[in-house]
Amino acid sequence: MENKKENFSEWYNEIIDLSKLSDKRYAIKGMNIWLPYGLKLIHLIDDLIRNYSDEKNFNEVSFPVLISREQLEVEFEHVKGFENEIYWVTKGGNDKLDIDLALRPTSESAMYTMFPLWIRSHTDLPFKIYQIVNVYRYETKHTRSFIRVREIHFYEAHTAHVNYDDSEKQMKEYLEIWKKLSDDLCIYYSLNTRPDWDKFPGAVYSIAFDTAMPGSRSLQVGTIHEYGENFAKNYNIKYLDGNGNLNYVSQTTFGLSERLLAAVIGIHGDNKGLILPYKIAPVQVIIVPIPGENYDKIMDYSYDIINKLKAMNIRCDIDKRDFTPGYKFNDWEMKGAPLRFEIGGRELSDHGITLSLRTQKKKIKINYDDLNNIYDYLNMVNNDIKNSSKKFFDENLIFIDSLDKINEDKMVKLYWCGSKECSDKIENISEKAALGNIYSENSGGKCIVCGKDGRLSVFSRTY
RNA sequence: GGGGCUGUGGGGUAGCUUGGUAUCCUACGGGCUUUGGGAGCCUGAGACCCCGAUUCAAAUUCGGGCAGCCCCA
Repeated sequence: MENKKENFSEWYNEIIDLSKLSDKRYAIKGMNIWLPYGLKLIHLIDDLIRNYSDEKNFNEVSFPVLISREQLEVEFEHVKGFENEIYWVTKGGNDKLDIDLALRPTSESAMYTMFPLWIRSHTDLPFKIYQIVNVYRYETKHTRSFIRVREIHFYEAHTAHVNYDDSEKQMKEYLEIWKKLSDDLCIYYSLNTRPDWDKFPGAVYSIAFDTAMPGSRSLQVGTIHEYGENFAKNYNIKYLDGNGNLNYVSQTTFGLSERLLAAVIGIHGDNKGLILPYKIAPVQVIIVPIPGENYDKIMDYSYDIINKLKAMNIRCDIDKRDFTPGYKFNDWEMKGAPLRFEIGGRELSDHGITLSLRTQKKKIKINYDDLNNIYDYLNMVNNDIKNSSKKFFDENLIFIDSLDKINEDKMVKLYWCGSKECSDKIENISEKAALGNIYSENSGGKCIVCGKDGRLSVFSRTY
C-alpha cells in the first residue's frame, strides 16, 4: 500500500479501492458507486445522526428530488449562489418541458414553498425537520471520492422559530449534536464563522466545522447556518403569534455529508489501511479461526463467542473464507475492524481468546469471561485513535504571529482584521484561504497583515 | 478559471519513439496440497476508453469526446 504520509492522495484513493468502500469507475464524473462495505459505514454514520436528531425532537421527512424553475428562481441571492452548479431536467421523453426541473443542489427552495402551508401559528413552532437524501451539484473542479462529488449523500436539518433569539438557541443545539457526533467519529475540528463572502448564500452567518486532513489541507465536514428572516421574507413563511399578529419565522439549517467518512478515512487510517471508530465499524469484532486439529470444535467455540457477542449487540463475524490466517489478519486490518479474535487449538484448550487491537501491535490473551468487558477493549481502540487524531490536529493547526511563517504546510491561526484585502493578500502569498474567525474565541490582537484590530482566525488550503 | 500528464484483462504494468504476433505481476474459476502474520503446484478464463481520420494494416500516428490524475490561480 502507498505510504500515507509521503503520498496522501494516492494512499487515499488506494485505500478506498482496496477496502471496497466505493467504486469510482462508473461512467459519470463525480458519481461513484457505494459498495456494500462503504454503504454500511455511511448508514451507520446516518444512524448516529438520526438518533441525535430524533433526541432533539426533529422529525425526518423526504422531499422530491426535483425542484421547478419557478420554485428555485425566487429573486434572491440564495439562487445565485448555486446557479452554476445545477443539473437541469428539460425534457420528458421527447417533449421539451414547459417548466425546467432542477435536481436539488440543497432543499431550501423545495421545502420553503411548503413551509407556509404547514406553519400557521406559534403553536406550530419551533418546527424542526431533517432529511438524509442525495443532492446534486455540477462540480467543474477535480472530483474526489467522498470529498468532492456530484451526487452528495446529504443530511440537512431545517428549522423555523418564533424569533431570532430562538433560532440562535437552535444554533447552540446543533453544536451539541455535533459534539456527540464528532466524538463518536473521534475527530477534532475548529469551529469557524465563515467570512461574509463565503457564507451560505442567503444566510445571516455560517459556522463551519473544519478539520485537518493529511496533505496540509483543511476539510469542511459540516456547517450550520443562521438564516434569520432572510428566507422567510422571500418564501413568505409567516405565523400568527399569541396576540394575533403575523410575523416572519426565523430559520436555521445544519448540513453534513459523506465528507465525515472522508475525514475518518484520512485522519485515522495508517499504512495498513482503515481504522474505524467502533460506533461506525460494520464489523466491530472479527473472529479468525485457526485451522488445525479439532477444527470442528474450534468452529463450535467460535460460534459460541459470536452468539455471546451478538447478545450484547456487538457487530461481529467469523471469517470462514478459504484463506490463510495471515491473509485474513492483513485483510481485516485493511478494512479497519477495531478488534480481532484469533481462535485455534490453544484457545480451545484453555478456553481463552487471543485478542488484537487494530491500533496496537501486541496480542493480548484474555479469558472467555472477559467478553463481558468487550466495550472496554473497543474503547481502548477509540482512545488510541482519539489520542492520535488530537495530536495530529494540534500539530496541524498552529498559531503564527508573523507573515514569514504563513507558508508553513499547515492550517494556521492568526489575528486578522476581517477585511477581504488582507485575506486576499494572505491567499496570494500562501494559497491559504480565510476559514473565518474562531467561534467562541474572543481574544483580540493586531491583524497580521495591516496591524488593525483583529480576531483570532483560521487560514488554510482547503479540499 | 488556466496549464500539463495519462487511459492496455478486475487491479498494477510492458509494448507506443520506428504501425503488422499484446508482456509480466496480482486478483479470479476448477483441482490437489496447505493454514498461529499476505502459502505452493497444476490448470482455466479474461484487455488495447469511445467516435472519426490516415493506412493494405492502428494499442501504436492525427483530431474530437469521455474519464482519471497532477500543478498553478
